[in-house]
Amino acid sequence: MARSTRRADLLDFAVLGLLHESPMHGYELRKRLNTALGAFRALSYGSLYPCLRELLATGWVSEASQRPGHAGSRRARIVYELTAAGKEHFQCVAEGAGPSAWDDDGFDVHFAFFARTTAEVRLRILEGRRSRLEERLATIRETSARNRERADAYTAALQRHGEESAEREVRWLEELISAERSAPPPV
Amino acid sequence: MARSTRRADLLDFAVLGLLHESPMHGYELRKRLNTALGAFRALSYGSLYPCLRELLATGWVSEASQRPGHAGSRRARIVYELTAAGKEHFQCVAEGAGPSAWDDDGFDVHFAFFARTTAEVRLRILEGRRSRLEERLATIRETSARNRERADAYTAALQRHGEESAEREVRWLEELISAERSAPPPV
DNA sequence: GTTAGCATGTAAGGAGTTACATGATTTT
DNA sequence: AAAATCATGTAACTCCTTACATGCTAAC
Repeated sequence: MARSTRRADLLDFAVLGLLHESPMHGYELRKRLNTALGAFRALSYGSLYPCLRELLATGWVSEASQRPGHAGSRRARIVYELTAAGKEHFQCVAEGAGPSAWDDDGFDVHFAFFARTTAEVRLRILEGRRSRLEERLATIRETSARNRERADAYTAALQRHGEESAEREVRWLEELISAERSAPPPV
Repeated sequence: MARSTRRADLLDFAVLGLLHESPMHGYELRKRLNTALGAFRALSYGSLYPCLRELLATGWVSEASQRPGHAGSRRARIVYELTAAGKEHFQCVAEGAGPSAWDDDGFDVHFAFFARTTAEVRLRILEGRRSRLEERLATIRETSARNRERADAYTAALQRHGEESAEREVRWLEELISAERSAPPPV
């Protein structure tokens, strides 16, 4: 039984991360999720509101009733804020626990919250992502070598473009890794 | 009623496209789907086999029983081949009917089968994809200008990387478009 | 006063994965 | 003889979108 209905971990994580900044209501959370983070390009209310309900039930966020005197206050909005347990859970996931810190989507979200982690954690995630991409590159190169004859010009161009994109991301990661390494130690 | 339970259009399209090459059985289709096409990075049998069953029911593929005398024949495999109706449907989708020819995933699959289309269709899809990406770029630039102060260095780096990736893909498309335009006309 | 945008939600369904179940054939 | 890989499938479940339903507030 224990931790039964917990899932949608990535969305939870992203919401907690945004609430770290400041309390927010659903409508605004969705806008931020769709613009700021790389993943969640088209997140709908049908996902977000049930997620918020679950975060409430788990105790990771709480309802902060909107002050009526708030400047230019509109209709009653439900403002959510992080609880201590929520902060704790966020830190735990941010450090790389939970799955998917180097997936395409998971990585973007983790990266977006790098400011709340230590250099050690950042290095671990950047390097994990890099080796994930290098595995991908190895597969691409291997199969494109094997399929050299079978493939027409368009298929080949597509594979080549995918390969170059992955190579580009590896170089980007390498820059970030050496930047982290050469950063002044926090002592 | 009519066309009730038809969906999963993109997977259908990809399978028909691969079968255009030659008849194949499920296991091999899955391998090709996962390597050759950009989308379907981790397609599972749980998606593929039900899809094949539906394609059979719709009449777009037919079962071709494996010749027993076939060189080094293994166990009885179910080999699928395109029907005339299947070819017709494929052509129809390949020309840009049906949704998603310029989605991230849809575009890759359409592109992979460009060899079976006319230059006119290819240009239409390449240009559609380009304007899709330019919309995306406009959104990214607008929001990153608005958030200049709020964003920390990591969020900014992520947005910048996304922007550069999109710019790179636009340049790639532009090369392909001018290549199509300057190709010798087929008269 | 009507349109557009703000704000919150629910119900139904779609597209896929995971894990399971089974067995043949090839390689070591 | 064991392990890997080939080969086909099913059941349960997950996560998400679409479409709907509702009503407030600002701008034109």
